[in-house]
Amino acid sequence: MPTNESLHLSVDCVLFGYDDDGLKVLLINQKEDSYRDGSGQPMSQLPGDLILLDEGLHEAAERVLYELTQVQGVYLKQFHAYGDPNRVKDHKDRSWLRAVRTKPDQRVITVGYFGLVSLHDYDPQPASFAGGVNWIDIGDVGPLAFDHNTILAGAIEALQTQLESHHISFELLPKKFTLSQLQQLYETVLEKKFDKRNFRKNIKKMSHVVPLDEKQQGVTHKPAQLFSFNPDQIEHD
Amino acid sequence: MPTNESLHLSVDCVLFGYDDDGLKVLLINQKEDSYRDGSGQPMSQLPGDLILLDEGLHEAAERVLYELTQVQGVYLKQFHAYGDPNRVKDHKDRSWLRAVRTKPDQRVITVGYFGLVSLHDYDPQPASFAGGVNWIDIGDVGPLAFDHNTILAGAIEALQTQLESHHISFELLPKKFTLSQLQQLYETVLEKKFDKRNFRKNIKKMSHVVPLDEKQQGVTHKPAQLFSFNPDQIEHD
DNA sequence: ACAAAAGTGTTGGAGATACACCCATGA
DNA sequence: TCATGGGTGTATCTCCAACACTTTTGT
Repeated sequence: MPTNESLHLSVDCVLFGYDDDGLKVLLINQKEDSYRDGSGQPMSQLPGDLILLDEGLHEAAERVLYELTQVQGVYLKQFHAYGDPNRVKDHKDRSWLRAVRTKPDQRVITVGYFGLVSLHDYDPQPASFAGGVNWIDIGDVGPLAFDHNTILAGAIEALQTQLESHHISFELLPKKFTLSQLQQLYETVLEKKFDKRNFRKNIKKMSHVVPLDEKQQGVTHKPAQLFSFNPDQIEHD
Repeated sequence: MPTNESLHLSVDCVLFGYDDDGLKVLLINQKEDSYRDGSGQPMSQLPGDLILLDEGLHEAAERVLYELTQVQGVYLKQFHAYGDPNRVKDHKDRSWLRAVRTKPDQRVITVGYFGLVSLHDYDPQPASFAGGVNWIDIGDVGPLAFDHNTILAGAIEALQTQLESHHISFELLPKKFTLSQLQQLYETVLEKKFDKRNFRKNIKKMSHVVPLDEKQQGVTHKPAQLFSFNPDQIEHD
């Protein structure tokens, strides 16, 4: 009967944020100088860490995200488990692992979660022991630690699927938003253009998008009607 | 920095099979007499086991399925990880765990895979050390070990999603099948009825469903045209 | 008055749905 | 000849895509 004496399980969180400038992902840097890629750049990675023995996976994802970035109260959804036996064995990752893990050679399986926030409402802060937390434009993400580029790609796919099927956009926008902002969000995430009038027709069918008695201010053109999401009418699964 | 000294990781396989009688799932029984539910019935479970230290998750799923049921060459797809800290702590599961595991109290996280086969082409056999392997009608599944009822429910949902979006039906039917059989399969899995003529119109659009120069034989009515899937034209992801 | 984005309806085509009868076979 | 499931076409409707001009504000 097969057995395994010990392996480690972690969660990695892919937190997406959006502003008028595009879709971003939250990456962290480690403090350790030694952790750099081939060209001497500090190595970035997704916020993630080993789970504790007595916590659930979802719980772990929330805790890890909070500990590393101070972000909490975010809708997190599991999308895939990554378990290649060599996923933490790459040379570039060794020295950092040796610095922070008691058993750096241990195999680690990780479960990926993704989440959505509005860049307007959240201001992530690095944990005391972390080097830095940054929003990186999806298009500008370089080589990441471990297999985090793969995980990120999986998360983007999951995000697109979710947005199309469940219209999970509300977390990505500020509490008040215009329909143009909403449309830009869809266009950015799904990487395609929509017709303005048709897009608005579809939005009007969504009962969870409600118009406010309020208009945009201080813009140099006709001010747009503001909308918000009604969280009551959204099913999260 | 959080750490965990040891926990276990397993894979569980939800293998679906189909015949004219309906959709089935492959369950195994343990040999141990002691493993029975409250009413004295032998406890069934999904084929699953701990992963080995040097194998990938997908690889593990294929191995475990083969070792426990002799089934191999099946399309397996990961759908969810289950990590509730108490998922193997239920009283009903204790005695069996004590019998087969060196560390029965260890927390176990499991990754679920589902697969599809035609009941006509596969004949699962219990592993030497297992008690039995049975196809159970989806509607007749009783209480299973651990959280396997939850995992099964997750797998059914994943199967439905896949069938709708990727038309992954080919593995569930025999190599040669009639359009009525295909329609019954869709109706069973998706739990809704289709109009015969409209259904056939849609099938004709699928280039991977090809008519054969062959008809049904020995039936007491007009013999149906036989079709088969052209595996070349199918993308598995 | 001009620039800049907001806002608004109609039409045509494609695709989905609804529906009923004849056909080939074995008993 | 009868019972059984196999096989076929058309009319309608709904949904989606395409498309252009007027409005409101700030400068």
